[in-house]
Amino acid sequence: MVNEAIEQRPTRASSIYLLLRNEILAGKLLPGAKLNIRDLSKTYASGLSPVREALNRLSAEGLALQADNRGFKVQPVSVPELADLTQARCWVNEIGVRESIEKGNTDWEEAVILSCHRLKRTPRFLPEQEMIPNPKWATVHKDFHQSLISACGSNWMIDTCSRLFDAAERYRNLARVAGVSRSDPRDEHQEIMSAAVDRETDLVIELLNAHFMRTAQLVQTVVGETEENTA
Amino acid sequence: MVNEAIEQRPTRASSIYLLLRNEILAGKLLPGAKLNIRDLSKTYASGLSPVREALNRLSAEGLALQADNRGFKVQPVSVPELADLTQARCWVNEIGVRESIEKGNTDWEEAVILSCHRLKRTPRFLPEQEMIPNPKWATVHKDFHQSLISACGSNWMIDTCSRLFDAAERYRNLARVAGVSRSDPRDEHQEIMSAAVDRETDLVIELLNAHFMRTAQLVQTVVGETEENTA
DNA sequence: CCTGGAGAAATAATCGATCATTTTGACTGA
DNA sequence: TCAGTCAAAATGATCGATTATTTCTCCAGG
Repeated sequence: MVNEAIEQRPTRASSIYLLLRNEILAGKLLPGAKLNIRDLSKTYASGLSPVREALNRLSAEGLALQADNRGFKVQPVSVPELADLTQARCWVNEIGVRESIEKGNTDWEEAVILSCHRLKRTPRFLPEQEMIPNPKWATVHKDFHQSLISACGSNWMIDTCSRLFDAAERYRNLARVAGVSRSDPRDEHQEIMSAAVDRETDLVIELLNAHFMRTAQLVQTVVGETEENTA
Repeated sequence: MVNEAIEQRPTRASSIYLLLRNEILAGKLLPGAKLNIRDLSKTYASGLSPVREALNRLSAEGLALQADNRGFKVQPVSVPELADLTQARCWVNEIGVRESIEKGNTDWEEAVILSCHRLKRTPRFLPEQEMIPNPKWATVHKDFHQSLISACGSNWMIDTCSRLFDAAERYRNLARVAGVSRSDPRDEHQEIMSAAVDRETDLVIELLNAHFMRTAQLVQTVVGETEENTA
């Protein structure tokens, strides 16, 4: 067999899952919006089954909500949940960072520096259209945050942070779609990176918590409105 | 409309999901075992779709593993992952308990006491057959552990602990199925409860970590063997 | 004896028809 | 006007046939 590098063609269900996931995280599909199976299957030019499988995965993941015999909708948002989520992020990332600083070797340091560099030089919006966010930025932004905790020594911990990050990213994007955006957080990331490689544990945690909370504060004002369309 | 309390009949997919979930957590379906869709649909007397939807949920949840075009199998286990998981449990529960002790009112205290009482008086095995574990025990055991962190103030945190608990429970049950079982942890739970209502933060955490690690230690010896059948 | 490959069998994924449930909307009588 | 009722329409869930892919089996050539 020569086909070692044969790329596994993803199933329709997997493709649709990824597309829907992106739409939800990007805030294009609004919280509470009905996810009509027939409509979606037309949109994605597929049968019903792959769409249903994708939706089942999304609701197991918490990005959609299923009510038996009543179909699926996009997971609603709320101000209390945002606070709840932010709190959890602060707590869990604190441990991850603390342990990473304690255990991380130079590979870890370099990963942090590298991902911060990539984040800094990736434009936040697409060059031509000023309002369309650069999808690369989302990736490198997450990579940076995950790099901070990557040496903590527990994949379960890393997965948990990843989940929390995604949930928070949806809130962030919903705020952006609604017109609220924060000043460039590039400097904050830079500061966090510096403190991390300098192993200034308490400082990193202080900066990181402030980073999370500042975003949450900003998003909060917008969520109240979005929340109403949720019923 | 008079039907306020109308009980939502679960869909086939949801029923099968719950049944499979229990089988996996109980260790009846072994790690790495193939989950053949036609076989399962015969077992549960249903069509293919509900089974596939159930499996999609389970793999999104991490209890099964999907490979596109190659179907599903039960999530494998490994000694490193058990260590990883135990570490995460210690860390996350520590925060949950710390915050609960700080913020919990008397309602919280009473919930802890009550769930510990229920745990104490629930027999671990069914009365007649000595070897079949009592499904009630699993429920009240989880309830007790969740009660400890229930006042932490973040549902995301509580969900995270719940996930971690379930993953650990599978390891525990796999060990039991393989013949390894630990001495009655009833006393440990009692101690933890006492320390919690006495607000002895550091002691609770010490006892809880020891509780998690003792179980992991025991399970570890068995997992190595199960691990091999995983390929 | 081993390797590779063609074809057969098994299994997974998808489709669209069908069945079940919920939602909508028009109608009725207080 | 407003519940309440019932049928129609819309939507969700399920089924089994069909299609796509992988896995198995057996045989030829080295």
